[in-house]
Amino acid sequence: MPELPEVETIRRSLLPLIQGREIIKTEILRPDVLINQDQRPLHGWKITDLRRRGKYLLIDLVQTADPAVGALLMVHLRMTGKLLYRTEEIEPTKHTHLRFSLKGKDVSWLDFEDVRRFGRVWLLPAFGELENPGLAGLGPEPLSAEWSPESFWDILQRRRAPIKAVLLDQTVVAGIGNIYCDEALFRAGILPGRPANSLSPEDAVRLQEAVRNVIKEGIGHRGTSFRDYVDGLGGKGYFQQCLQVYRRSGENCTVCGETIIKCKVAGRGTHICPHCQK
DNA sequence: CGAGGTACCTGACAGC
DNA sequence: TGCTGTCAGGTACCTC
Repeated sequence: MPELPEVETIRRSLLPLIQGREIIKTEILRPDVLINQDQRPLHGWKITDLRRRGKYLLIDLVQTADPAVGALLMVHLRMTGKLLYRTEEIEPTKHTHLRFSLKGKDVSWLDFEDVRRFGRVWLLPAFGELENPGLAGLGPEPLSAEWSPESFWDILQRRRAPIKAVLLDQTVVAGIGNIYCDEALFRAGILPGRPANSLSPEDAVRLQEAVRNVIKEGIGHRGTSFRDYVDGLGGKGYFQQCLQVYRRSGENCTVCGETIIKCKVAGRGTHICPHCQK
């Protein structure tokens, strides 16, 4: 389940391999995953950069024939999506939905695969992120100064929903998913079901710090791999070794020894230590 | 506007 | 063995 650390790891693994390469061919094996809002062909583009915003990957393009003309290829992997770089052309599987051929000394391929087909790819005009509602509505990056204690506190005071629902709301802060949400709430010692506006200013500061730390550590460990997630070269992450509550129900809390329990909050599977979290 | 529910998908797994 | 039901969770969309 790619969240911010997983998407960032994919970005870092792919950038040096695809930057400067030209897309010479695009095979659309499953048209419904591609939203070609730009209506331009998907070849004759040179990749100038690979950026990330929240859980979105942003591939910046310029026309090979006219570098003054740009476009944006935007990817959201949702649950089970993968973006895989290959130096050998393998037979597409039933989960291979898009294949980009990249010109180079030898041709390489960038495959978009997604078992559950929740993931989407958009071709937008240059700087189209400003026009796309999903992207334009994103909250600040959790590791940026823009996500200030003051702005976070303002939002918390206005929301009665469970704090977990607020952390998962991408318009509040971008990139947090179920795994890092449960881990951050554990580290901050806060029960996920508590109304957001019941948090004290100290709770809010601790939670913000915990979010930043789990995100940073997640990136440092190249993401969390349970079953689906791999980086752009098929490599697994290893943050799953560091998880303290997520998928650990029935096991002992690493801090107090209490049994970790699983419940449902905001419609999501939620893992808590009933002793450490208040 | 906020909050809560559901649809979208497929595969893994539990239980009978 | 094979069937059925449930769960996994990111986001869009709907209703209240």
